[in-house]
Amino acid sequence: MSKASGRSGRRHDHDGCVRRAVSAAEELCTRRQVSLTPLRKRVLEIVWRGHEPIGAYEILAEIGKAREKVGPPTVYRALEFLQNAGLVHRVDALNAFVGCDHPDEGHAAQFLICSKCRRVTEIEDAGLTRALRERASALGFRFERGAVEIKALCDDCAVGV
Amino acid sequence: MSKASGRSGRRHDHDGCVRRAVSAAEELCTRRQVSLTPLRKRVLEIVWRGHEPIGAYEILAEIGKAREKVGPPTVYRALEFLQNAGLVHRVDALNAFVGCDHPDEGHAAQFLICSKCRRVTEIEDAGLTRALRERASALGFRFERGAVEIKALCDDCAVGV
DNA sequence: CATCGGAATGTTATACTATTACGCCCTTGC
DNA sequence: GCAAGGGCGTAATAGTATAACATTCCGATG
Repeated sequence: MSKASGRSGRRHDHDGCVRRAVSAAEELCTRRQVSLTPLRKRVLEIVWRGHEPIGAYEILAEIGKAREKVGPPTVYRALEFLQNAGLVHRVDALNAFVGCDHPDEGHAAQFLICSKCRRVTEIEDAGLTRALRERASALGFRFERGAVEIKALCDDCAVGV
Repeated sequence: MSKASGRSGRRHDHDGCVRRAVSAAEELCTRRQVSLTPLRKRVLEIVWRGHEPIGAYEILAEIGKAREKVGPPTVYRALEFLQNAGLVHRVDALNAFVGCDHPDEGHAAQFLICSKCRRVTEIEDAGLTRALRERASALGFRFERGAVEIKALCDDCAVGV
C-alpha cells in the first residue's frame, strides 16, 4: 500500500505549509506551557510533509534516516503528545496520522475514505459539523476535538461495481 | 480492555435478537445465492451475541471453545464474507466487528465512540445520513454500504475535564 | 554545591491484529 | 473419472502498538 502522493493534481507550496503548521504549533505550545521538543517538532514536520496520512512506522523510518535509530515507543509517544495538543489526528481506518489545521477547540476533522482503495479526502463542512454535534450531544457525547471518518466508495473504485 | 457488556442497563431479548439476525441473514444469502456456511453462521451468531463490537481474536477464542481450534485466517475470512454481504460492520476505531441490522443497500451505519473509554453507541439518523450522502457525493464518493465513525467524549469521561 | 524529582527519551521485549501462502477436501459439471 | 472452484485448515510472518524499565537532562530546593 504505497502512498500515492502524486495522485491529486493540485500542487501547492508544501514547504510553506509545513512551516506554517510548525510555527502555529510552536505558538500554541508556548501559550499552553507545554514543550514542543525537537523530536516532537520533527514528527510533526514529517506528518505534514506528506499531505496524506502516514503510518507510525513510516515516521519511524523517516526519523531513522537522519538520526540514530529510535524505537516505536518514541514515535508513539510523540504522536500521543501531538494528538493531545490537537495538532495531529489519527485516522483509524488507515492506522495512520495526519496533521490538523485547526488545533483550536470546537473543530471536528472529517475524513472521507474509500473503502476499497483507501484514498482519503478531508471535508470541511460547517453544516455537517453542526448536525453531528447536535446528534452527538443528544446522545450524551461532547464533540470537542472530535473526528469523523466516513467510509464510502470513491468514483474510481465504483466504476465496475 | 475488557468488554463491559453489562454497562448499559437495558436488558432485551438477546437470544431473539440473534435468532432474528441469523434468519434474516439466511434469507438474504439464499436470495443472493451465496452460502451461509455453518462456520459463517457461527461467526455471525457470536458477533450478535454480545451487543458490543467484538474483536476477531475474541471470536476466535469463542469458536475454539466448542470446536477444534481454528486459525485467524478462518475467522477473518468469515468476517470478510459477512462484511461483503453487509451483515457485519467493522469498527476501525476498535479493531472490532459488530452486526448490522439493515443489510440492505442504502443504509449507512453510524457509530459514536468515546475517544477515552471506547464506549460505543449506534446512531440511526436519517437526516444525518442524508447530509453525509450529499456531502460525499459532491466530493465524488458513493455511499452505499458506508459506515461512519464519530469520535467524541462521552459525558462520563468528560466529567473531570 | 548536592541532590531530588519530574519530564522526556532510549531500549528491550512482547502483545495484539491481520495477511500470505500453501494444501486438503468436497461438490459440481463435463 | 476428473478438472475447476469454493471453503476451510495450518504454518509462518507481517504490521501495529504498548509495557516495563533504564537513562539523561534540567530546574528547584535545601
